[in-house]
Amino acid sequence: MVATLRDVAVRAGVSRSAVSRTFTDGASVSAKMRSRVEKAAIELGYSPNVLARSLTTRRTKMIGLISNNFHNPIFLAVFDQFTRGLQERGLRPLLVNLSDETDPQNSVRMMRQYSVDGVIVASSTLPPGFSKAFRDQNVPVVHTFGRYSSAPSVHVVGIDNVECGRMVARTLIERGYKRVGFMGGPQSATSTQDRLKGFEEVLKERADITLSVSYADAYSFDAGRREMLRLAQDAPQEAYFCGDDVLSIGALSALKDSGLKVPDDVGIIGLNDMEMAGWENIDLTTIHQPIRQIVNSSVELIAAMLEEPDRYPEARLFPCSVVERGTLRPVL
Amino acid sequence: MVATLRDVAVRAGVSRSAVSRTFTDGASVSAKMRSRVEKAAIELGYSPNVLARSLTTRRTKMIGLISNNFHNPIFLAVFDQFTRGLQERGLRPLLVNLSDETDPQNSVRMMRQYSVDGVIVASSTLPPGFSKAFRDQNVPVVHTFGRYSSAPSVHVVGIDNVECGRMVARTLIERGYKRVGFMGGPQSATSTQDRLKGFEEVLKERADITLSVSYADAYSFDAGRREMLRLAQDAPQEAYFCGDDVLSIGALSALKDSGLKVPDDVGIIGLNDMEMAGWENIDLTTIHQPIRQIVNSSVELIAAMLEEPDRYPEARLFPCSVVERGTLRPVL
DNA sequence: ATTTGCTTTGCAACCGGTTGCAAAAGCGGA
DNA sequence: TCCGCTTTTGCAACCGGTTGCAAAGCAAAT
Repeated sequence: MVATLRDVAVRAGVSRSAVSRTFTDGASVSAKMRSRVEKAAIELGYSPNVLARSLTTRRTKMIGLISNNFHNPIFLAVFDQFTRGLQERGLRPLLVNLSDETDPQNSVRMMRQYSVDGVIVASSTLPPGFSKAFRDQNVPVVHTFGRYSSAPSVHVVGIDNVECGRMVARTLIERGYKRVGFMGGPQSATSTQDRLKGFEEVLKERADITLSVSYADAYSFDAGRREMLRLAQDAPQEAYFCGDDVLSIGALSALKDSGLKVPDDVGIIGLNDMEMAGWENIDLTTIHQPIRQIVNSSVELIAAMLEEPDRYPEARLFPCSVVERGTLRPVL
Repeated sequence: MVATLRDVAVRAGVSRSAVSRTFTDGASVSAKMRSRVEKAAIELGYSPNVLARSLTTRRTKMIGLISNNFHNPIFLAVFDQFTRGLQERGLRPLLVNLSDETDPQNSVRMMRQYSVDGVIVASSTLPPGFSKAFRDQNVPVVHTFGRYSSAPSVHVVGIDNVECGRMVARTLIERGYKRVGFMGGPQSATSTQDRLKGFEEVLKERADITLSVSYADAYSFDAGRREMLRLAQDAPQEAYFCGDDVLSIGALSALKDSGLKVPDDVGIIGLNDMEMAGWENIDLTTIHQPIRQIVNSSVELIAAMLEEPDRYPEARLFPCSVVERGTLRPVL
């Protein structure tokens, strides 16, 4: 059996409070008492039970890390960064895979049962109400990769997808493409809608440019490949803005099999700049999303909310940038 | 403030025990009492606090999920499968990223502070003593992707790396390769050592085959590419068994840049069969590791240990198989 | 109407900690 | 040595639950 506070108290011949105090920082204990207790604690291999402590302190130092995105390679980096960031602050991530269980209320209940101090929702493909459900129950929440809206009731950290769409449009224009395509991710994702919005907005100004729009049904290699095989059968556009890098790579594979050269016959630009995009045999031109900064900022924000739960909700948007590699033709 | 058991008791006009019993299955409560309590509970939006409960039941239903492998794409699938499997059984993963903090005692203490019911260590690149440290403190532990040893003191689930080495050797022999290379992962990893052992064992029987051995310093694209660039400068072997798929893809990239054709000039075989290996523009011949089965089995095993903590330690090894794609020449 | 035996209920102690409060101890100055 | 003030300590209640035990309730049997 593992040693408890009482065991230490007995062995050190002091009261239980004294032991408790030596392990709570900021509490009043004399040096003599402290060393006496610490000695006993070490001999017994004692360390305080965080969960029991949490009953009175109302702090578990656990943060719910909720996502439904266990397929996209960038999320490995996301989880890496989240766990490190949380750990550095003495917080522990309780991981929730939403893939099946989609009822927000269910998750809210679960997180409350475990008394997490806060929740990070990391996904762009969840219904907008999802993260709000936590807020409504007074659970501090940060929605990472969420959508920025003009009246956000919940903290959001991510990128400005509309602006990304514009940026891609300008990039394609610069390179003289006249017939361009949007091969988005799932149409229901807010990120898809926003990117298309910005993309169209800029292209509409140019009467000499035509735009065709289609969607892949998932953020997966296969979906991208399938959709591009279909597109390549008819007359393909000169360049495509793909929903993300994985879709782009699927598209590249399809183009190769269709006998089309990249970037000579068709140009491709992705989004995310996942590690793999830079691998020499892929060499994908794409939009860089500053994952590390986004995640770190999210961790900071949730940590800040633990101090100040009623903090006024804010949206933190990080700028993206074009990473020029080999799948678009050069600027004219 | 969220409703507690006492609030429900007061509202229903019954004792606290009665409320507790309605929420503990197997407890004796009359139908009348139950419905009365449930009514009050719903009205108050009450659900029991798992952590408080755990104080007396000594069950938190939390499982430590410990890994240092947040870089290899297969681990996204691993986490996906783990979280789903655990959730299905009502267990919650507390995620620990070992990347920095490497002292086993530290992790053991942390896991004990949070009273996890058990621990899953998922990595092949941890010192053998790591998982044992938990066992020694009576924390149920399963080491997934661990090394099978003849006297395991801890549950291990994974593959037989020695046998994988043999399998690859036979595969290369079948295809008539005479000068073969082993381009392993980090030399210190037990998986690397074991694979080499099996590989050598079979090749030694054949006097007409030569083997050259080298190691990449990490399981990464760059490390694989770097090492293969080096190898390709001298006289490269006819075929290489690479430490894993990521290294293989790095090697493929290096070979391409060195002007060597795959599989005509050099053959490559990887290990893992990660999703990407099957993508048409990679098309890597590799050894399939049955991730899903390994993970599910690990979850089953840890769940079983919760019932029976002193269960006799076992090693569960799953057979691998060659997945034939385009990076080795065909069988003679 | 009593007795018997089983089920249901409440009491009170406990799980492993924290904390407000008052008593005790320590300390410097008169 | 005594006083007054500050610091340290222990007591006891509490956090939100569970559970052994005995009393109460109930239905069937006598």
